[in-house]
Amino acid sequence: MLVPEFQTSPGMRDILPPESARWRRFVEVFAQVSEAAGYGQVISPLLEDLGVFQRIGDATDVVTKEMYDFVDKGGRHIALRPELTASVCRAFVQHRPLTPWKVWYTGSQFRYEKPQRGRYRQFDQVGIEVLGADDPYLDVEIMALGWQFFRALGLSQVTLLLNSLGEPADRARYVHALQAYFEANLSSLSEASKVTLQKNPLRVLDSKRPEDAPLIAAAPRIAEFYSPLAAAHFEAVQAGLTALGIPFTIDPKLVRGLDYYRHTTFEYTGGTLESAQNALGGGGRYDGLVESLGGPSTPGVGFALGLDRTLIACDDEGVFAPPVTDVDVFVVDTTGGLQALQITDQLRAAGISADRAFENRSMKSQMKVADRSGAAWAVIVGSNELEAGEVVVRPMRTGDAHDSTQSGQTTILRTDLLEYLQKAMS
RNA sequence: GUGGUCGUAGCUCAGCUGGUAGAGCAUCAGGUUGUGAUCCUGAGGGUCGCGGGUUCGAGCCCCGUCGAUCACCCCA
Repeated sequence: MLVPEFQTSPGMRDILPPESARWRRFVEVFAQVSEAAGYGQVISPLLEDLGVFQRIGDATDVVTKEMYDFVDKGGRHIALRPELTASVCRAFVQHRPLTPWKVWYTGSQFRYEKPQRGRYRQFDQVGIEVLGADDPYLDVEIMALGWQFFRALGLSQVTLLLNSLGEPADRARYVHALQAYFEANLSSLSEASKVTLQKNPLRVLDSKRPEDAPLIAAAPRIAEFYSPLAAAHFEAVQAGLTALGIPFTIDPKLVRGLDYYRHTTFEYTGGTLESAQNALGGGGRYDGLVESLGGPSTPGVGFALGLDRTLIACDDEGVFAPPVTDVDVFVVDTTGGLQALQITDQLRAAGISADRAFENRSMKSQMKVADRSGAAWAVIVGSNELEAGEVVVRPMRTGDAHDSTQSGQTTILRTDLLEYLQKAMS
């Protein structure tokens, strides 16, 4: 095999047609669902000051080990965004829009991880955030929009996992208790989890090592630490979901990766296969993040979905196939190509999609390409037609589509072509 | 970052205990005089991821490296 000198960097890839059209459609559907709920798109830079992301927390690998950061020519220490919530909050603090600020976004993010299927160093997400309202029904609205989006894609096997981390003080007391619990049972904890325990006791709950399972199962539950306010918020969220008929599973072990979360946290998991990468997306409430970025105390809630993982789930369920991008008309020209050049240009200008072959290939060859193009009509120009000022219009998708006889096709004046096609296609 | 598996034509793969590579699909061209399926014929396309080593000789063995993938980790 000829080895290319250059290839994509690890964990980065090219999205080619028709998959690229599917990506675009994916974002379009998300935009529809979001904008129908009053959300507007925010487009923020790929790069931010490193500090913006450091506010996310220092107990997460996303910030401590996985950032693409560098010093630019002006001496600023900046980073490729590893996530978008912090950028949105930064934008909020910078521009101070009216609240509640309801936005949606899409874009690439970067994390220096070891790549795997459904986990890339450059990956895309869609997401929504709302800043400036702490109504538990807003949490529900957010989750419901995600749910609607999955339904719009055709996914039916998504599970909604739900938990609450309580208020910051609740969370702190729980972390403390958890730490005490694990430390009292340190001997039966895996080595890796001992390390995790030092950094972030909550994350020990996420360990998938079998030897940790019994200890985790018997660990204290966050629910025992809720303040009355936190308990009320969580109950309202559950009541809202129930009122909307959205099924959910409470998972007390659900602690999201980024440690700015308060109260509600949730995650959508794909129904097929229990892969390590089956989390399609997730989110929650982060009532402290805006403040930590220098803004006023502002509640926030949102979620993000991974494009790749969600599309993998679509593949598994056999839904949301790449859109068909067939052209309306294929122009076959055996007289050198100038006719095809003019006809395709004329048709396109009139809103009829049209394609053609190049390099003046044989009629048979051009007809094969026309067939493959999926065009409903072939417009054929040979020397006879050119001389007579005519074109042949041949339907490609009717009855015996591959009949090589010339029945069904019509010869018309070249000047009548546009009108003929417009009529035939309406 | 740690460990396992894998890496042969554009794609999916075959290649027995080592003897200088094959199939299907795809592509292209023909099958008489200007027309798409199928069918028939033919053609192009690979220094077997890359680099070393062992051997008279390696796609098959060994080492390294790069990449993909799976698990851990992390998370979307």
